[in-house]
Amino acid sequence: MGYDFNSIEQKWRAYWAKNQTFKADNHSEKPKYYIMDMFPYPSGAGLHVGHPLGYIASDIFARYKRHQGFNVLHPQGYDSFGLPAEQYAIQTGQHPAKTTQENIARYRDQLDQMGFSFDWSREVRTSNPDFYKWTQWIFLLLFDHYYCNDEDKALPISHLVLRFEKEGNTTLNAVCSAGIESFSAAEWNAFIESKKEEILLGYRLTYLSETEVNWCAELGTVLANDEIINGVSERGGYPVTKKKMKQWSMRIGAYAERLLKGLDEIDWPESLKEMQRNWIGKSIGAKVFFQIEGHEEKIEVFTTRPDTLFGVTFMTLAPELELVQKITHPDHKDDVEAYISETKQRTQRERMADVKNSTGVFTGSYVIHPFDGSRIPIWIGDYVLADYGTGAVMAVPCGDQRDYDFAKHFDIPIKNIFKGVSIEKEAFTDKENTTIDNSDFLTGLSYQEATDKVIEALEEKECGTGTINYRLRDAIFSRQRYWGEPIPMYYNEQMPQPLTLEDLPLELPEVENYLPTSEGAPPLGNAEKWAWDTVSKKVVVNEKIDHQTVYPLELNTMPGWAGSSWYFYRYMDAQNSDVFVGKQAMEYWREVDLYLGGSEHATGHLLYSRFWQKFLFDLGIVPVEEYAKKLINQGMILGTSAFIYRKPGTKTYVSKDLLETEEGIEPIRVDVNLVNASDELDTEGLRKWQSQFETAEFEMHEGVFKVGREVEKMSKSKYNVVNPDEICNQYGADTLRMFEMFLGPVEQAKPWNTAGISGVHNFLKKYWRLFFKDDQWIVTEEKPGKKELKVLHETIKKVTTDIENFSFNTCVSSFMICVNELTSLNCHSREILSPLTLLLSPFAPHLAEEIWQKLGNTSTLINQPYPEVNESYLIEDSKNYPVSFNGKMRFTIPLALSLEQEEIKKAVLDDARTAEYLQGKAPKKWIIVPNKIINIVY
RNA sequence: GCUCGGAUGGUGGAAUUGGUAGACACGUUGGACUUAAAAUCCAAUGACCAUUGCGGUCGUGCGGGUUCAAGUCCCGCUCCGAGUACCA
Repeated sequence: MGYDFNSIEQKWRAYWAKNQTFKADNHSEKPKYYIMDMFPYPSGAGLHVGHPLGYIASDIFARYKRHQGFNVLHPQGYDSFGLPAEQYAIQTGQHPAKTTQENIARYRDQLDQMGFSFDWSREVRTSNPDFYKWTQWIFLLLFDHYYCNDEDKALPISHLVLRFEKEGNTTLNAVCSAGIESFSAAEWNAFIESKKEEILLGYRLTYLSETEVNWCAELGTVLANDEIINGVSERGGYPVTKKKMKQWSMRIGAYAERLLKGLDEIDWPESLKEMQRNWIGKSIGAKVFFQIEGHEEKIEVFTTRPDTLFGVTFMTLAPELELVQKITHPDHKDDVEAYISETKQRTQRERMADVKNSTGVFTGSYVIHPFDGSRIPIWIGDYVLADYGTGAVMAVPCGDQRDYDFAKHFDIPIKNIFKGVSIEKEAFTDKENTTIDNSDFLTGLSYQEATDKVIEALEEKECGTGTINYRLRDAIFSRQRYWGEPIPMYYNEQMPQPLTLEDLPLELPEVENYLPTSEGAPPLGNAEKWAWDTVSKKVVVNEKIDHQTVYPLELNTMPGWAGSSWYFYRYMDAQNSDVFVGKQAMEYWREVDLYLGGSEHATGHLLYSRFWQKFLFDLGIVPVEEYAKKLINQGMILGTSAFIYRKPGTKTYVSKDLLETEEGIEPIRVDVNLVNASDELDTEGLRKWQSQFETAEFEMHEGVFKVGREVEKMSKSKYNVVNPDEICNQYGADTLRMFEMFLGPVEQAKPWNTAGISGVHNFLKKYWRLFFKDDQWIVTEEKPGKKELKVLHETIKKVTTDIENFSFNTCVSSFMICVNELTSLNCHSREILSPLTLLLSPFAPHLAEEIWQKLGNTSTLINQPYPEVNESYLIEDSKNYPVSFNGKMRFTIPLALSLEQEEIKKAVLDDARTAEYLQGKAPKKWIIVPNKIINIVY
């Protein structure tokens, strides 16, 4: 019979489910530990072996922490709003909720199969109204707050109103949209209500504005910057163009500095923090105002090199800038307009593809240099981006390569302001080795001195100021989709009005059709009369509208990242219908201690969630400013695709061994499940797999047909998916768990290779044989010897430090060594095997639990105290010291550890081999590293 | 282009942070047990030379350097991966 993993695993899964073994309590004397995985999107394809990698690692750690005496919160849920279910609905008419429900059921089955210790009583689903009620609530809070720079936190809009009534906005230091004019208290009080609301909207942390957005016509929706890869949509790879639309945005820019600073306080991977730093993109420089000749307006530019102010030979404005219309000289109007409409036609992709070529046009106008009074021509060019900085640059061709290329292309003069540097071929951009020349009062200064001096001068003349700019842009929050959280807003005379917490959740309306309406409104527009009655405080669907009190609701929904920006709090108190999280639960759990997930979320979810956290912290709703103390990125498990090679125009396929040149040969992907561990293809299976292969001819090599291999992302369309269910059936969940850990470091990407699994499976069988021989229980009550105890305690020590360091691959190795040694020592002592079982339980929980019970324990081992290392068993009394001469290892010599250095020297000198190497020379120097090495320099 | 990671046997990967490189596994080869197979166990396995001697030489992407001692530290390259990109 031996190790019957199937029945063991079934038994314990059922036991854990029945007894709710992993339910975490919100009240406990024990210290808490909150460990969480990034929750999955339940896709229709189910899980492949790559998905559970992180869950296995976190589960091992969670189980380990329980043994360490912690009250562990280890929840799981589903990020269940998303595009695939909606697209399936468009194709088939099946409601996304139904698709999602079915997919979740399949995910749950698969997850359960692997023996995860999740507390399912806390499961969350972002698409459930009792969950998204609180997502909507946070949206309302954002709408009701603005960001005060003086207090450096979010404050209620009501404070702002009071302030406007008293002193207008002239003394206010708050984050707001561009183009808000200043007004006095008297002016404010005289504004009509709608004007006031419009102004307030410019301060709210979530606000409605006419924005230029990334529009994807194929998907019928707006995309965020991080949803676009190389100018095409991340999903589907469709072209993306710019389009102006009224959109909800999140003022994440208000938190740029705090998001940056917060990174220093959290234990996240350095590479991921670096990605966030780059994404936030802080740059220090100056704003400079240039007076336009013959106009009231000034052009405001941002520059990181104010020291090069005397090298300016032209200005460049982004073509989208409204100012362009005003200042264009009549003689150049046609050129400018032609250029603007031309740039509008170009997609983002085309624009990026042609980075090398400078395009632009002269406006016919000039600005005046603030210091030397010279006339500087104003150009427009699409290398200047409208939404970064001020959308205008002062072009210094001698110090910036793009300005240089532009100047060369249009024959604009280039002025050299750097001492001893040639700018014949390219711009000089090395600011560290700069001496400014030819620049009036800046001549002779270094970059830093000149920068300080020019900012001082600019401020004095009131035509500039030192400033900081961020690349981070406000996040667009509207999606023209059905399957997302409805935005809890209705419209009165074009102005958005919020619902209140009591009105929530605002549930999705039923629609017949999930596509945008024929008028181009989002899919929610398909609902008949989806509107809000302000009197009954209810959604009005399909009823007569009383125009006095009923207003249309917002038709856009929230993006995918809304629910995931706060879900970790809901786990703390998932069933609470009264509040977001109960006070007691919040105080007890506070924050996530360890968060596991992929680095692909670095500039999306992991940034947005930090932003919401800081906002909720400002309001006193959450107790900490960073929600995840420590984060680990697990690497992806990749697939190994299999290829066969077809001779062009035939049905003949050639074995990899016979393939001499790939020229003219068509590689075709085949299902990896038709290939064995030696890369041999099951040709009969292939014929049955797809009709195109039914009549295929195979050119074998020595009787076998071999495939080519390539490592790629695991995906259904590449036929390289390995299913965890099958691995579990064949080898058991415990083997799968240990094998995924054994594959390599958790953080690293690595290809799946089923062939290696036998090593781990054999280990578990060997472990089983420590307890059973021919189905007979062979554990003895004998006292273990010194050797056995040493093996055990070495293993405890090694495994414990490796778990703490998240080095699970070496843990598995340590277990293997331990079991091999115990086997060769023929050790079956309870005193050794009992703690070893405990040690193994996080990795192979089903097997460990079974053995634990067989050992006569009545309670499960989930909360059993972790075995401690007894160092005294590890101390040796002698050791083989390697002896080397001038660093070259020659021989080893056994010595007692208690020897002093002088005694060691003597023992080594007494050895005949030493004499041979020294040959009469006296040692010049001894290097004796305790417990390690003896090196004699001669 | 910029930023951050990597590069160790046929393969996945170890190496106490400067101290016997290649742990542990896969694979391969040979052997034991079997009528046979499966399963299990044992041995060998970086390369080259010597293998009736227990040994020697070279070896962590490449070229230098520091050190008694370098996979590990320093300088200069090459290649691969990830992120980002007219960011002024």
